[in-house]
Amino acid sequence: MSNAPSLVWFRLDLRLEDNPALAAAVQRGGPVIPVYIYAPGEEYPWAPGAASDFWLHQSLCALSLSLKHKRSRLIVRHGPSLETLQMLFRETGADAIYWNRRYEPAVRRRDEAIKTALRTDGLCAESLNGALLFEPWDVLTKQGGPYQVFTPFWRACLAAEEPSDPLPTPAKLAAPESWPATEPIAALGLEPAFNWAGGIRAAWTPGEVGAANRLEAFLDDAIANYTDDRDCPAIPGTSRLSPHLHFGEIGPRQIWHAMKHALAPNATKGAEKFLPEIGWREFSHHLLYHFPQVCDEPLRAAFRNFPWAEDTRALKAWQRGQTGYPIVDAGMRELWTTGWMHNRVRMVAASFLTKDLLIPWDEGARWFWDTLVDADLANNTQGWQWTAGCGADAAPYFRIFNPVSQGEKFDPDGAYVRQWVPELAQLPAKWIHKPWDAPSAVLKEAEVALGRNYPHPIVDHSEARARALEAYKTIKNSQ
DNA sequence: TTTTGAGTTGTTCGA
DNA sequence: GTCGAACAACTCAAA
Repeated sequence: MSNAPSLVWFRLDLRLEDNPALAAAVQRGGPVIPVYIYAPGEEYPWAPGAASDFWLHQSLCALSLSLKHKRSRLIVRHGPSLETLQMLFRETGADAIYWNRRYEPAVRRRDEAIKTALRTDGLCAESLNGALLFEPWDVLTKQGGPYQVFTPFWRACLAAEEPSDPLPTPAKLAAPESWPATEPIAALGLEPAFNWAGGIRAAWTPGEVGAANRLEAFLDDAIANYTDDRDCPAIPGTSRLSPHLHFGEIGPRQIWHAMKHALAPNATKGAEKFLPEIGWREFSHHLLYHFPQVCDEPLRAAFRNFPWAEDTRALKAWQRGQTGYPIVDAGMRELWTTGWMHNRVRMVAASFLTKDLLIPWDEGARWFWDTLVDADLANNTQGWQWTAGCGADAAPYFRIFNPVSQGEKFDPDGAYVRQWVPELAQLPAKWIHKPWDAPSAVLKEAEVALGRNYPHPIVDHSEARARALEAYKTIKNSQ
């Protein structure tokens, strides 16, 4: 037991419950000083985007408030991280620091350097696992290497020792005799310069309480029908926990635990379907840890020579939801407005960019990085490479989503399109996913003038599909 | 070392 | 309208 204070360095673990770093500091016995250091440049070239910043601001406010309720505080500073921490050690007389691990390559390099430097200073510096059910180095093939296929990876996880139960929120956080200075959260400049984030604000409640409420709502309302509803973007049938998970407002152990104890009727079936989604998050982190180069280049080396197109106008049209394909445009506009897109539509929109338009997957990844509130380097990278077929899976070359049939299948009455593409709202369901085929009388009746208030399709899907198949043949030849 | 079976999420064509 | 087969070849993981 030490009476000197301990620092808890909050990063992507903005919660008090099931927070191993916080628990370790409490356990140590002395005063606890919670710290957040803003240093986005240290994550270059993947510093958080605008939507992430917006969320971070709200989440820091929420964390600060819950700490106040514990008669504690959140000490906020801006970077550089190491120098700031050393200064805090000097100011507070602390002799230990705890944080929860992150797995992004730049962050890992930084954290290792910080740990070494602080230990050289004679301090206790420990990192813990608050973000994953299974550490990337604990799940290995029989040969001792990393997995590159999801199914055997997840099987191995399920065969391993079950994740431990979540840690409780500490009952008490001992305050230091005097608090070090803090910057106001607003001084970090995370809030939008003008109010573009109203749609995000309306759609979400960042913070630990918001995360817990989302999980509860998912268990109460959606888990029982998860298997059927999760693919329909007009239905709130998915968990929508992704931004909360990214910022660590809730941890995977809490979700795992909740799924295992879900009581709603039919919850078991839904939970069985849902847990692999958490598994995909684990797998993405596993891949990013073992193959840190994937955020900037395809895992499959053959794709370095892929004949991508450069088409700024098409990229712009995609980003703005003006491709002329209603399901794609609806998704892109949902993203722009709310900072989030339904997963089914993410796949369709991503397939459209990489296959119909042949625009490089990393252009899409960059756009998502800036606009998603759940932008997460591991998940985003893995998702895009999976869609483009250049990632760690056996994506068949012929998997090219048809935006019309995907729309008709998963948004049969067009409710999703109507919500996000209001200029098509009056079209009958029969034509809403392919307005270019609608009789002119129908278009007129619905006040749709193609090329005037809604674009013609920027590419013809069947031609684009043929072109993509040709392009993907070059991969085969280059092996 | 070699072999074998399998690989999140699809589409289209033709019977 | 429905249904099953075809759509490359490759790589991974395990035996």
